[in-house]
Amino acid sequence: MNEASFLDHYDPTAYEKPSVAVDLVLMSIVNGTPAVLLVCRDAHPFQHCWALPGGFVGIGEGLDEAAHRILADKAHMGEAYVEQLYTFGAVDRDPRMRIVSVAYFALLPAASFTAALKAASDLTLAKLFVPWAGETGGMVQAHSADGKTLALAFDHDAMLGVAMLRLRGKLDYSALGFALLPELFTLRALQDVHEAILGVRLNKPAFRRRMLDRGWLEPTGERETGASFRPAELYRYRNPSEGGE
Amino acid sequence: MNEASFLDHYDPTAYEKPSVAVDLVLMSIVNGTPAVLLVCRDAHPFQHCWALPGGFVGIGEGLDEAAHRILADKAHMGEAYVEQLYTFGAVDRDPRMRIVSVAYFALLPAASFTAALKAASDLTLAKLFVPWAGETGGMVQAHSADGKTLALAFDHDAMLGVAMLRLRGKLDYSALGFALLPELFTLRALQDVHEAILGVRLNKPAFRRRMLDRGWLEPTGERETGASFRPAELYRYRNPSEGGE
DNA sequence: GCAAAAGTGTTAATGCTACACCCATGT
DNA sequence: ACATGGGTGTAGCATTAACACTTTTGC
Repeated sequence: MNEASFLDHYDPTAYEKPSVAVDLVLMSIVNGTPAVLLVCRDAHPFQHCWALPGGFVGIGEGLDEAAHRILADKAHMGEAYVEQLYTFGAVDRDPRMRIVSVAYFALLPAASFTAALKAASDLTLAKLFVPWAGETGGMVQAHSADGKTLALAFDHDAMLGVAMLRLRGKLDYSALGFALLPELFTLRALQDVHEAILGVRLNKPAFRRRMLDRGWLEPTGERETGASFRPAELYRYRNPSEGGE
Repeated sequence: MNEASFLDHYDPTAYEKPSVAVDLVLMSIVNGTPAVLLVCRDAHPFQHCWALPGGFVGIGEGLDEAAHRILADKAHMGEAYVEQLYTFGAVDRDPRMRIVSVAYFALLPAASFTAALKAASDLTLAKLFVPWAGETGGMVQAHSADGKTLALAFDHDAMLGVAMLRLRGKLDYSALGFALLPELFTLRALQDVHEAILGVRLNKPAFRRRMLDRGWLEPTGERETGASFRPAELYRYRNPSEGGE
């Protein structure tokens, strides 16, 4: 049997298949606190509950492609750092039917959220409360603006936990932190981001030197304005592998 | 519309779905070299090519469950450390049809492979050649016993690359290395495993102390036998969180 | 000039590397 | 006795944490 005749005989409908979905954990640091974008579900199940933006993967669409489509359509966001997180496939994770969901997380500067929140009324920006400090992660709680704990649909709280764990784990050996800041930023802002994610205070001189020695920061010569004290220098992230001077 | 009536109206067959599969990267360290279990495909596509053991996920079966089933049925293995790796979902990764594959990797002591290789004739144990040394991973080559490079089916070489990257990354802050050794082992054997994975020689006293200071090793008092030199003490891995004395 | 935060220097502690040495076993 | 690898002690090096200090701006 050659390959062509094999393909003729292959029957993709022989077995019942799960549906494949993508869910996005869109994170940022807002006022020194980790935050996530949630959408209010208007349909069953979990109607009127908060959930991560997500959707089904089309038959002619790659997983990363689907993640970017949902980022644009459901979350009204443009470019962002996007990375696959983990795939959730418990049989009972959706009461309707069998759905395997590939969780992605995306990191954005806080300013990117304000436009999206104005564009769609069913979105909210929930603050994250992370009770655990070290590497081994537990659950993460999403809080609304008035401090109430939000109940999330499906297993989306587990997705938040995995996202937070990944973020903490990769923060200090990857360029992940820069995705949460605007193009130009001060070293203090970068330190604030790290402190918000790790949940600990860091030593200022040590942090400065660690970051500068890494060679990822390019001083712009420009200064921050508007403060009533000495203005900090603005830096830009530069990928160390490309663009060597 | 209440939830019950919603479920009545929901039509899971409205859209064409991808198939969902699980592929396993079964790794071990054999004679100081990373090795992976491959199966010879007897069907199109990639007939007579080597591939990772894998299979479709049943409609009533969780992803982890499917991984363990394939571990038992296709690889003839029992208990093992199993961890989800990454999900591959490019549209053209399988010429037959759209298949989203969740890659898992499992770590086993070398002795577990000999029984499996005897039980099934379509299995082989390929040595891995890892050309890159640092954190940023490239491709990994699977070599047969006579040193020839094996061409792998689908995107399975990419799966091998991700597995090797994960293994290297987690080796020295997790208990992952112990899954590659039998229950009782010497510190030298543990060091050999680390050196094989990292691809570098390690300093003996430093390695000993790092491992012992971590508190994961329990000395058994027993000694290795059969060597013509001073017999090494046998240790056992003990999970630090549970089972405190 | 004063307050506040940016930015820099110096010291202390920590962890790791490297080397040297002793120990136990089979031949 | 000797060769071989297991096991331990000590000194040197590098990295990092901690503290004190100087600099620059607005009021």
